[in-house]
Amino acid sequence: MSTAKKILIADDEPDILEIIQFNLQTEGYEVFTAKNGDEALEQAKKYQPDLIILDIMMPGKNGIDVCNILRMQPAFKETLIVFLSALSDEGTEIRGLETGADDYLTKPISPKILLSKVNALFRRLNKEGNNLLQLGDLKIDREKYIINYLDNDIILARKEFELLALLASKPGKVFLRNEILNQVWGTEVIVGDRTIDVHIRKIRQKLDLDCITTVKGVGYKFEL
Amino acid sequence: MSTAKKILIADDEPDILEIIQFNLQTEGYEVFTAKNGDEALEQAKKYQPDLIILDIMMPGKNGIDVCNILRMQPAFKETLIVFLSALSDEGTEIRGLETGADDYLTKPISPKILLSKVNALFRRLNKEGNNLLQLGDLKIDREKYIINYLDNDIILARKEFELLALLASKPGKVFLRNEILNQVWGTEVIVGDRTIDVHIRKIRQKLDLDCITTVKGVGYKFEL
DNA sequence: TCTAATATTATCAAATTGTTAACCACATGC
DNA sequence: GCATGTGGTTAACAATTTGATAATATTAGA
Repeated sequence: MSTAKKILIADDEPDILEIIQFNLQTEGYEVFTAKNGDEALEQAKKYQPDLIILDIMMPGKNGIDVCNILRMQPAFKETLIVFLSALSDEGTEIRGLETGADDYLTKPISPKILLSKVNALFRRLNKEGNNLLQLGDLKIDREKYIINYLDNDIILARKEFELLALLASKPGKVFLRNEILNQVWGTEVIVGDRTIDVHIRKIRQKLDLDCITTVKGVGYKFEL
Repeated sequence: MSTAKKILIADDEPDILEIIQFNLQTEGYEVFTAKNGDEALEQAKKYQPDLIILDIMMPGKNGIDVCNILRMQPAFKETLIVFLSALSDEGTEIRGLETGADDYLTKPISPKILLSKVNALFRRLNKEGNNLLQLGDLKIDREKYIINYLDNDIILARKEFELLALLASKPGKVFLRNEILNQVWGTEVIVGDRTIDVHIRKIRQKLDLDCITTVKGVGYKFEL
C-alpha cells in the first residue's frame, strides 16, 4: 500500500478550509492548507501534493494565477489541480479549465460530492498501467496476457489464460462449471462435458503449481 | 498525428444529442450517438470510443446501468465516462461517480463548458507530450515519422509507422485486432482479415528485430 | 464397493496467422 | 502522355496453433 495521498487546499475563508480539511482527512488523505495564493505556492513546493484545490478569488495572487505558475514548473506539470470557486460565470470557468486544471467546481458544494470528485480523480490517475493480479509468487497480467511464476513467464493459450484469470479473480471462490462456461465460452457456444477438464489439466501442467482445486460435483477453485 | 478522438453520446433527447454532437464535431472530435442505454452499449462495443457521455434518465437501461456494465468489461475499464444529467441530487451524483465515472455534469450545461471539460479530461489522459519514444536502441519520432535503430534510420510507410507507433506506445500491452483496426484504420474503413498481418510482416522485415510478438487469438504486442 | 465424476491422453478439425505475389490507386518525373 | 515507383489491400495458399472430442484410466464419495 502506498502512502496517503497529499492534498493542498487554498482558500481565504477559514470555515471552508476547515470543513474540507476535516472531510478529506476523515477519508484518509493528508491535508495541507493555505490562506492565499502565495502561501499556496509555498506549501505546494514544500509538500509536493498530489492534488491542489484552489479557490479563485483570494487576496494577492488568485487561483488562476497560481495554477498558471504551477503548470509552468515541470514538477507540477502532472499534479492534479481543481478549482473551487463561488464564481460560476462561463468565462471564468472556461479560462480556469484552459489554464490546465483538471476540474472546476462551484461553491457551495456538498463535502460528500467533493469527496467523490476527488476520489474519481485519483482513481483515474492511478489507473495508469496496472491491470495485473498479484497472488503470492504468481502474477497474472491481463493487459500483457502474461502469466509469471517465480520470475518465469508462462505462455498460456487464450482459453487457458481466460480460464485461469477467471478462477484467480476470486481466490477461494468455487466456480460452478456453468459459471465457467458462461464466462469463458459465452452463452451461445455449447461444448462437451470434458472440455473444461482438459483445459484445467493443461493449466495445471504448464503452471507446475498446485493451485487449482477440484470440488467434485460442483466446480473448481483457485487457491495457493 | 493519430486519428481523431472518438466520443459517444447517449441521450434520449434528440435536441441535446444534436447540439452536443455539433459542438464536439466542430472541435474535431469524431462523434457517435445513441438514443438509449442498449444502443449506447452496442455503439460502444462497435466503435470503442475514447469518451462516453451518458445521460442518466433514459428509457430501458439508464446511464448508471450502462456505466456499470461497461466498467465490468476489460475493454472499457479505462474508457473515460462522464454523466450528463438533469438529476442534480447528491445521492445520484455520488452513486454515479462511485460507479466509476470520471465526472458528473448537470444539465443545463453550456456547450463551451462541456467542451472545456472534455478537453480537460483528454489532456489529463494523454500523458503524451513527448513525440518521440525511446525504447532501448529503438527511437520512434512521431513528429518526423522516423524510426531509428542503432543509429540507422529505417523508412516505414505511413500505415506501418502508425501501427508500430501504436504498439510501442504501451510496450507489453497486447493490442486486440479490433483496437488496432480502430486506432490505425479508423472506424469507417473496413479492411480484410490479412491486412494487419501483412503490415506486421513488413515491419518485422524492415526492422530486422524481434520486437513484435503474436498472441494467437488475441492480438499483437511490442516488446524488446 | 461401486458408481458417477473427473483426469489423462491422443487425435483431428477448425481457427488463426504467416507468406508471397498480384493488383490497383496514386504520385512523380521524364 | 507515359513509364516508374510506392503504398495499401487483397487473394491464395502454407504453416501453425488451438481447442473440442473420443476413448480410456483414475478417483472421490455415497
